[in-house]
Amino acid sequence: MPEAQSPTRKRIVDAATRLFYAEGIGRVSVDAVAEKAGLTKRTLYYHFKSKDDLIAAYLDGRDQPNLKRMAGWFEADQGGVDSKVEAIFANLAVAARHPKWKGCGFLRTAAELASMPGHPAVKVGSRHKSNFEAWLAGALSGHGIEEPEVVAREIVLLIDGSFSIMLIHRNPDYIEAAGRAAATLVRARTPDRD
Amino acid sequence: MPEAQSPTRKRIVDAATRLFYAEGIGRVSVDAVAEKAGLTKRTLYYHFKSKDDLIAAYLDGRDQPNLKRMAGWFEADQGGVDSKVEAIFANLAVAARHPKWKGCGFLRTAAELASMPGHPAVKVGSRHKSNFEAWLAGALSGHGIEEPEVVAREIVLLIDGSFSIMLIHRNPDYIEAAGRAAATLVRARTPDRD
DNA sequence: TTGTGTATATTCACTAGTCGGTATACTTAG
DNA sequence: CTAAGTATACCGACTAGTGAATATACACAA
Repeated sequence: MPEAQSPTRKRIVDAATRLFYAEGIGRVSVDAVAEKAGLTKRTLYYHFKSKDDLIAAYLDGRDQPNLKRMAGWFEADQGGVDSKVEAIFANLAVAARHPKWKGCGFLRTAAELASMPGHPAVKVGSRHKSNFEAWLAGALSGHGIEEPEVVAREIVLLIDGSFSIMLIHRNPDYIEAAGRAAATLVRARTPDRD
Repeated sequence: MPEAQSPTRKRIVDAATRLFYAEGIGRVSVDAVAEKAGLTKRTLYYHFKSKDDLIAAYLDGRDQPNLKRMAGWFEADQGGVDSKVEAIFANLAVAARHPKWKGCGFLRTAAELASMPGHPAVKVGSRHKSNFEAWLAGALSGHGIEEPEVVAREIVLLIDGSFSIMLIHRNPDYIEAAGRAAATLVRARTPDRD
């Protein structure tokens, strides 16, 4: 029985993360992951019972880092809540300009697995996106927004729309347009206090 | 040299469309497409020089039908422009409840090809999405909206966000939330005329 | 200290099947 | 007779997953 915190397991997940994100889960073989991790495929299968298992572990490992990154951008901005929201998009647009940027790993994996809705990796993705939406709703409340859950969901839709459309057009202007739309929606739910 | 309008070619594209949309381009083999079309792989390769070529033809064939469908929903709604926009999302939500619905073929293909940004199929997808955005901007203008191109782009982001997030959560409520957000954004750019 | 048992961790070599693509030959219509 | 179109059969490369042997490390008894 392999250890859950084994350093070997971590090396495998690290290798899988790099390859799966760069090429997509369907274009990366288990052999390639094993080679990148510097061990044999049989060892990989000692630590993971299947490729599907490994894919789920890959996404699971991205949950917290992604959340922290987004939260960091929101909290670092010194403006009002509309500015804080727009800052998420501005930082996303910067990241999207990096040549290694390939969109959102959760969404791309879900797209590749569209014919297998119950796949464990899709469930991990669903949980991650729900976590983010819940965090955002919490972050919005306390800023005088009327229905923070509604606005959080609208922002989530704009973020994921940005991710998707970037893969088609490769034009970060769309992310900035989404940021302005998000700020508009925030203000639409913020009662004037004059 | 194969004919561009050959009925055999059409049969191949029809078979490819069904399989690629249902399973994703990476999970469908050329053999499977040939079998579904009722001919051999060699015949398929007489009409298409590669699988990549076939993928591009598949998406190219979806351009006009998709545009007409969206335009039909917009035009059929009898309300104001905000209601017409929301009608697109309402109809999308209905479609998304069908068990065979697997999201947007253009976006899913772009996600699968994220590591090959110049792929011909991605270009076809980019053109399609631009066509839709341009049509929408045109449809919005003449309804007293201040910057129809800006609003069209915001709506496009919400539509593609709906497609993506549906593949993760499989919950059409998100599409309806996107529709309400889109209507809000339309009204935010429609000056009061009282 | 030495020897033995045991659980964890790793390797090599392999299976059975699929992949995109093609060489060659046949059919059929003009 | 020719050329477009279709079929059979095949290629080498790659696929996920496995069987059997082995290396390593530590526990405990003599």
